[in-house]
Amino acid sequence: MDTLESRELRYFVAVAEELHFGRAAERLGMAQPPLSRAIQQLERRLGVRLLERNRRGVALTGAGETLLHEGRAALDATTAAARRTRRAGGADGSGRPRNRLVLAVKAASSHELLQKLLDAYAAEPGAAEVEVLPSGTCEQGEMLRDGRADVALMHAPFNSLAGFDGEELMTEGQIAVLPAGHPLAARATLTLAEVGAVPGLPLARWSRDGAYPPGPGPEIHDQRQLAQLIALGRTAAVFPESARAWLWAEHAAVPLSDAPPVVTHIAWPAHSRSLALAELVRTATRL
Amino acid sequence: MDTLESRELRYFVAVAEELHFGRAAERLGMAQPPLSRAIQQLERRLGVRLLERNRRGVALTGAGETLLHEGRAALDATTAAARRTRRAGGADGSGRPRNRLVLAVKAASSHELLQKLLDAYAAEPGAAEVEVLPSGTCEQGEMLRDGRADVALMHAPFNSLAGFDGEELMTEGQIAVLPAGHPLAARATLTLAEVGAVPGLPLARWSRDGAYPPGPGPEIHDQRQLAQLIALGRTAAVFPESARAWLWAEHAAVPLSDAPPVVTHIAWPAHSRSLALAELVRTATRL
DNA sequence: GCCCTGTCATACCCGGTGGGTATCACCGAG
DNA sequence: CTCGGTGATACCCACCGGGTATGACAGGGC
Repeated sequence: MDTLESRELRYFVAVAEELHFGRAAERLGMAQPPLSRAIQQLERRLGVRLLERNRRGVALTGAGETLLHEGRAALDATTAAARRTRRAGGADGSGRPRNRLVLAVKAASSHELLQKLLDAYAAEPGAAEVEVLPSGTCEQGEMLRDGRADVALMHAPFNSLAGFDGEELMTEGQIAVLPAGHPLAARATLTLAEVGAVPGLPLARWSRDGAYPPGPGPEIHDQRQLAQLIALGRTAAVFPESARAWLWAEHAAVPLSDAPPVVTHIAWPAHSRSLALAELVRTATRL
Repeated sequence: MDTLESRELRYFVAVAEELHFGRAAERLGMAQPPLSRAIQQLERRLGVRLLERNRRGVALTGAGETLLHEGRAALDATTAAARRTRRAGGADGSGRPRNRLVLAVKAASSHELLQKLLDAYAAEPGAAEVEVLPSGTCEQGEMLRDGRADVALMHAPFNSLAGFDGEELMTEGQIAVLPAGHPLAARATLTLAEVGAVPGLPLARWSRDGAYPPGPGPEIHDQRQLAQLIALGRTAAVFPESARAWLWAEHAAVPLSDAPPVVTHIAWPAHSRSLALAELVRTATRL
């Protein structure tokens, strides 16, 4: 009943993701035989079959599936422990153990709220240094989980808040951003269905960790590029209302009547006990 | 930047909890020198001072505090991975990988809701086997975290739901349970202040992991014992309304006007993906 | 049917390291 | 000053994690 070593978890996760011992071993920077042996030992120690070695490759058993999920979570927690400890120790070489918070924000999100928050917090006496970490489309959750960030601004329903503690900061509607001259731009409100089905104006597709959802619209990885394409009349997009701040003259914004409201939260790992974090949250809720 | 081994975390947590290398080593079943060396290696690898070795004992640095918190969480996640994997593999010796859910419930909580839930779920086609795990006063959270349980009935505001996903099931007021003949028992409602300040009738104190909060009331670890003491006119207690189900003739229940309502949730680890769990939750919310 | 290829498992060896014992250095209490 | 108790150091050994070479086995092409 001795507890799993994180090395074993790393090995198993690699194999379970690759479903191939050779590739997994390569990814781990080791040879295949010791990896095979390690997985066998793991299976023996757990008393459970994790992989189905069929002819030609490997498949996960039910137990393997759970170990993959749970093991990833455990590994995230472990690397989070290491990262946060390094940060708390001020391992920046400067010597002084500086109190620093890492705040993950969606790159494209509203600067207005963020600016207000940072200003208000910096004005607090004894405020910690806040490092703003821009994150990809929806990976704030991962960053909190694996310790790259201590706290995040997240946007329901896009980010899942499950597993985090949080406070609601702001609620806003959503708008369709269209080329200024487009017939629909004259409307007072639109519905999601209307925007999604405009002939000749397919909705843009954002990359989500490298891959794009299928669809006819152009592939977008940059807000400038999207703005340009909309201005040129090639695409349309749906945004929270705060996006109005960066619209061009060539853009038109029309409120969506049936889009779910976007709720901005400040969120943090539920077990956090940092004083600086509590102070930042208090500041945020008072805005 | 290699990731921490859980062995190192175990060692550090032991030392951080004992604040004494010798005792920690004993607890870990090893000798003291290798433990000292392991902690030194850990500090070197993290590039951070974790412990302040003063004359006479050891103290945690700031980084040490964070590693203690985060390390505990990581270790919990690791043992949870092991336990859930074992369970998913049906390592019960029977061979068949049985689908089983472990449901943690406060021992003293209402049987009514639980009974309905179990009956309703058992009637579902393809329902998994549900093992009901009685848990101490407030440790359902720990049980979810370290994998002893998959899902729990929790009672806000007593249990913290932080870090879990959950659905609200039931809300109820609280009542004061008094000896039947007591003058206050005739009142239509009471306030917390009134119940807390009755001369000669101190509120009972429940044990919380072995220790009791300070106060004049008797120390309670068993609901029967409490019922007896109330019946004897020696103490009083505050309970959710569902406690009426087990009151004796010698008891009187008076609603509390200012006590916060007790909300029963069904809660589970946020990253859970189990189908059986989803089914149980769906059943619960439909009650 | 053949062999070849790709896969994971086995056999065997070696070096690093985790752990043990003995001991030291230090400090506070008496 | 000595003594008890702390954590650190020195040194040694055995275990095991990792490497290389090879085997077993199943499909697929011919």
